[in-house]
This record gives sequence, C-alpha cells and structure tokens, in this order.
Amino acid sequence: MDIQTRARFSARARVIKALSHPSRLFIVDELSRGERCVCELTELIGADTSTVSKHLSILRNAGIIRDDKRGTQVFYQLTMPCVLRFLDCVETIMQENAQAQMSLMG
Amino acid sequence: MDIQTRARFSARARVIKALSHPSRLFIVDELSRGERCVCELTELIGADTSTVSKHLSILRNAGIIRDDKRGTQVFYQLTMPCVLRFLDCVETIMQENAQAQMSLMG
DNA sequence: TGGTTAATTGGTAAAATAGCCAAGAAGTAT
DNA sequence: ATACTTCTTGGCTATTTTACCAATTAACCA
Repeated sequence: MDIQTRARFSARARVIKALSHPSRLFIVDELSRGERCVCELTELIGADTSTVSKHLSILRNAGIIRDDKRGTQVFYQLTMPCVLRFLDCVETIMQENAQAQMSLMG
Repeated sequence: MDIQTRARFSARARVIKALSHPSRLFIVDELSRGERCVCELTELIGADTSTVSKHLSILRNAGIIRDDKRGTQVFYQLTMPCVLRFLDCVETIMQENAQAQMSLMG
C-alpha cells in the first residue's frame, strides 16, 4: 500500500472508529429522533458526565454530530443522517450471522 | 441503558469495530472487486502474513467476509456488499468535513 | 458576590488492540 | 519421507482506548 492509499484508508478508519463503541452508537440512535443535551444523554446512558462528554467530542471531531450551546446546556444533533443507513447494514449483517449460527445448530 | 439495549448496541459496535482499521478497510475495498487469497492481500498491504491473517479473521468473525480453502491457499470474499454503501457515507462525511475546514480558513 | 447547574479537560489505571517473530498445521510436490 | 508453500496461532511488547475522579470553565440566578 503506498502512502496516499494508506492515508485515504486511515482517514476512513478514523470516521468509522468514532462509531465503534456501544455508547456512541446509542447516541447516534438517540439523536436520530432529535437533538439532545449532554445531561439527557448522560441520564440515558448511565455513565459519568465526563465519559459521555468525551464520547460526544469523538463523534463531533469525526464530523458526525454538531453541538449547539444554549445557556448552560449543550445540545447535540446529527449532521450525517447517512450513518443511519449504515447502521441498517450492520443490522442486516447481524441477522445473517444469527441465521448462520442457527443453521449450524441444525 | 438497560441490559438488552446495551447488548444490542454492543453487538452492533463489534461489527463496526471490525471495519475500523485501515488495512481491514483496504481488504473490504479490494474484495469488492472479487475474491483474493491471503497471499495477494499480504502482498498488497505490505505487512506480515500473520498480521493480515489476523485482520481477516476479525472480518470473518464479524460476518463481513467468508473464507474458501483451495489447496494451500485460502480465498476470501465479501459476504456483505452493503458495507460498501456504508463506506460511501463515510466518504461523504469526509468531504463535508473537508469543506467545513476550508470555509473556516476563509 | 456567592451559589448552583452543566459541561469540558487533565490525570491515571485497567483493558483492548496491533504488529512482529516463532512455531505449528495443512496441503502439495519431488 | 522430505521439502516447500500457504496460512493460522501463540507469545510478547508497544500503543491506544476507556472510564472514573478531580478540577476547571461557563452561564445563570438569588
């Protein structure tokens, strides 16, 4: 792999890596139904506020979500709805995997 | 997040995590043009055979690719072409990010 | 001003990931 | 049988990721 090709795939991997965590996928799913503040997401996820804040910054740095400060709160919203279609594909993969498992068991 | 919800998003994250590495994305891209043996992928990526083999097993365990042994060689092929559409979305995100960067610079 | 809420940032320890080398397994050929 | 090729697995180290706590910043209110 030459330098440019490696750089191209590394950039893609950085975006995907931002999505490769249960809490971050949960955030994306939740934001697909509308904007949420950090406090709401923290409550739903059930982790420390600082943990959720860091997850949000990872998604923001990847360009997947956007923040909007209003008063003391910060609201986040999806900027890339196409990731939802991606998640549909992931769901398909999981169903196929489950079926393959079932058929192995007879 | 209750146990079931967490389990659901963890399962999704496992699939996505399998895609979150430059070499593994390269493999998916390469396989989108047809099956390849481990030796071909190793040559293209330029890493140790054992490293590539481990990347392949990660993708296989996630249900994204399938192996087919023929003689001493093992050929891999995509089982989930829908991941390619996912990668299109990633490309879109990257372009949007690049544009945002440009506009910040004026 | 002082107090309160909301969120981010720095620090740290535990866990997961990645890469190479060495060794082993499986097939083919001489 | 021996040698050779192809691939996988185990071992090890280095790097990255994750989560919590503590401290800080920022906005609002009494």
